[in-house]
Amino acid sequence: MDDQTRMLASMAGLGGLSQADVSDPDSVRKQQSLGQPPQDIGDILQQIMAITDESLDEAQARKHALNCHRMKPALFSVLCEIKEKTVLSIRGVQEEDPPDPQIMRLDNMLLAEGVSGPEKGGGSAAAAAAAAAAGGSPNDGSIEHSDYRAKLAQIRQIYHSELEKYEQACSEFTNHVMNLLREQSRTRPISPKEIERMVAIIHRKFSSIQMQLKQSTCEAVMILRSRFLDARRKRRNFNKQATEVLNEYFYSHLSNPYPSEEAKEELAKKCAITVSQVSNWFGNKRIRYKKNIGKFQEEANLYAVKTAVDAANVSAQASQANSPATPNSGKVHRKT
DNA sequence: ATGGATGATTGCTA
DNA sequence: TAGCAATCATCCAT
Repeated sequence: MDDQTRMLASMAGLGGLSQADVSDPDSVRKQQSLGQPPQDIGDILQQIMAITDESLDEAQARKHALNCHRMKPALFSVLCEIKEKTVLSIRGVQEEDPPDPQIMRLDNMLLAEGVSGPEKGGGSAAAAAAAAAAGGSPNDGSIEHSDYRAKLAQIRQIYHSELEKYEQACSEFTNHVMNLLREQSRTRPISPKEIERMVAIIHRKFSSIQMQLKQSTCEAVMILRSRFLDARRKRRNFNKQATEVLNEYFYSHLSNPYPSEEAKEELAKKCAITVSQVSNWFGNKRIRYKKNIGKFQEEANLYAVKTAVDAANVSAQASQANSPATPNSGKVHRKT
């Protein structure tokens, strides 16, 4: 160990090394008190310093010669040690930084939307939710559904191809830097640990690019969602059968067109829509009927006849004629 | 392209 | 909190 200390001191004394490499004041002091270093090391260092002034070919030859020198491994490790103590300890403070909460949120969202997960995972669930929220008929719903899915798949594809590109570029660049550093480590004090750190730095930089990609993908998905899931935007008329069922109920309960919660559930089930859609429908129907009874008269008569016929059929089939629901021709009575 | 129809939303009331 | 009234946003037949 004493040998090494002396060697270290001698290197510092040669003055050609960068400040970073010899900034340990302790070693400088030691050097001053230790006297003449072995000529051997002095020579080597002189040669190293001279390389910068030489032509490339000469330098290559000198590099090779230095590489084969018997003192090289020892010198190398000492220089690495110094470097480790000075520059790298400052630069590489934040080692294993904890997973960024921002990137975790993005990852979770992309997974939930089925962008980053397996092919037919969350995406279809989200689209199904969209269809359910829209409450349209199965036919209409599936049109929107497939449209949404197609757009989502497009985003997904772009995301994955970009991600792949980034990853490829990252590994290419990392390889390049690693090769470069390995090559340089033949003449410069670069420890494997330092190379490792450099790789980590590169990965961090690339992951920030990745985060940007994730962010913009999330944005695209949000826009898509708001476009497709906004109920007003994707409003679909109920299918004919559903409208018929609702109208039948409305006109056969014209004196009191306020279905109970149970009745609403029943109607919702029959029409394949939600209870709140049934409520909306009745709310709209009541107000619009009341506003212009004349306009709805024809429709009212139609459903009155329809209901009567149905009732007649039922009573004809039944052994006894129970009192059928008599169509009401009266006004809508406000429920108070 | 347009206007009426229609489902959804909002703000309010009792 | 359900329902009303007004309004919005979209659909759809013309």
